[in-house]
Amino acid sequence: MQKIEQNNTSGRTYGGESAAERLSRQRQTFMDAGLELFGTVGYRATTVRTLCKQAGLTDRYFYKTFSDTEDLLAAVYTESLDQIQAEVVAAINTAANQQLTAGQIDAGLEAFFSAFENSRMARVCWLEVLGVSPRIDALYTHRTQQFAELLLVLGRAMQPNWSIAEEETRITGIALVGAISQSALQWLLDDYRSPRAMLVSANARLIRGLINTLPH
Amino acid sequence: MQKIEQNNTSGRTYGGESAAERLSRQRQTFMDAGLELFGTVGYRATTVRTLCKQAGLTDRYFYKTFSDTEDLLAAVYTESLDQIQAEVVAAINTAANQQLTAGQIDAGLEAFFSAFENSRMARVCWLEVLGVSPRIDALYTHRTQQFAELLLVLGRAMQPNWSIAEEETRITGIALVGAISQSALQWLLDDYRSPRAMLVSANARLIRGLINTLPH
DNA sequence: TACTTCTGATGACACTTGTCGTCAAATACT
DNA sequence: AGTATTTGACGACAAGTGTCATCAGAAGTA
Repeated sequence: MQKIEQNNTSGRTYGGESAAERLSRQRQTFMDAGLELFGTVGYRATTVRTLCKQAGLTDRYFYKTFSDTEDLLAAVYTESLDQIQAEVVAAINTAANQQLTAGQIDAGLEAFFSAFENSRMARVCWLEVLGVSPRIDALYTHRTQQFAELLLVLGRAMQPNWSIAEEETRITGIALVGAISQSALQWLLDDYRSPRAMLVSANARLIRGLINTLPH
Repeated sequence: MQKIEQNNTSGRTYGGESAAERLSRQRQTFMDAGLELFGTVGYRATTVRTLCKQAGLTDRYFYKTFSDTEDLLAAVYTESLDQIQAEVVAAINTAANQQLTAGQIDAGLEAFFSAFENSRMARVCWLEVLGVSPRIDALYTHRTQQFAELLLVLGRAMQPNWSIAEEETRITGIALVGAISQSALQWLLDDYRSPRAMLVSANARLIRGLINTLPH
């Protein structure tokens, strides 16, 4: 009986790290390797072997934390988006003090495009994540809608008499996310040729235009 | 010597078809099979074997026309977009007679979303085509920009005093394509739950808003 | 009718991938 | 020091894939 418990939850310190520390370091190492490989050679060209080589660990540790390369992809994607979303929100909140609307929009977009100057993240979030499996598709849908909602909360705060029907509002938010994403994606595929400010102003114009269609 | 020529360009009629007819029928059969499989089980799950089974032909004929499954994907994608783009342009031109701007926008969007009620096409054009290879990425970029240009030609026709700088205009067009695409994609991933008219009006509002940011 | 081309089926090959097992060396605990 | 656990390296296995060769029979042609 004790033997079984030891087998399951042994957890000895090794190399100066506790079991939990080791596990979390390995996880992070694989996450880094995943972002690197998914973001360069791409998801479909990434195998467990190349991941392990990149991480400097063996497959045993990979399977200890992740069930699949797909599992790792989901984790990398989720973490990247979490990080970016946080940066955007922070930028908007910071700008909230200085000016009401235009400044916030610009600040949010600025933060967004800044974050995606990391080409690996951009690749993972818009290229690699699509069409992998129903599970990942669902995750993508969910995150897109979540981002759209964030935009709409901001929009409604800026324009109190928001007169669009509920469902059309939802779609509008998604469309906005699409506009921003697509410009960033083409920016990436075009090797970041245009200056960032131009992306910001093109998308800011779109948003201002939308808000102006409302009665004010 | 004659033997070699015969080997290369034999071209005998068989089953009532000339060589060219056979070849083009086979090509079309594989295109149909590709749209079906890429649009349902997805590109990465589609193999030469399953394609041949679906097409009712053998691999020899596949390799006679296509070098790769990737090659077939590019062909299916290109043909789908050609078709859809033609439908959109036709709808806009038809509507041009009755009313000036708003009607054209609605008609174009209506045609666009109608075409993408074909879920296979939608899947291929926005999910399967991304992140496959640099070649396909380039093709995607090219087609997106082409679509953006089409939008801009229309926009400039509608609003003669177009006062946005050249490069920002390009980006704006791409953003618009993204808005429209993303709403359609989420529509697909959401099993076409919303009525089509709602997608049309949400995107039409965005476009009208944009045009209104120009001096008039 | 003889001959050539086309077709479909089948099998084979080399290769990659996910996944698991083994084994000796390193490390920690008692 | 002795024992148990952790680690990295290596190999092995089945499954799936792209690709090609073969071969008997069908369909034209002279």
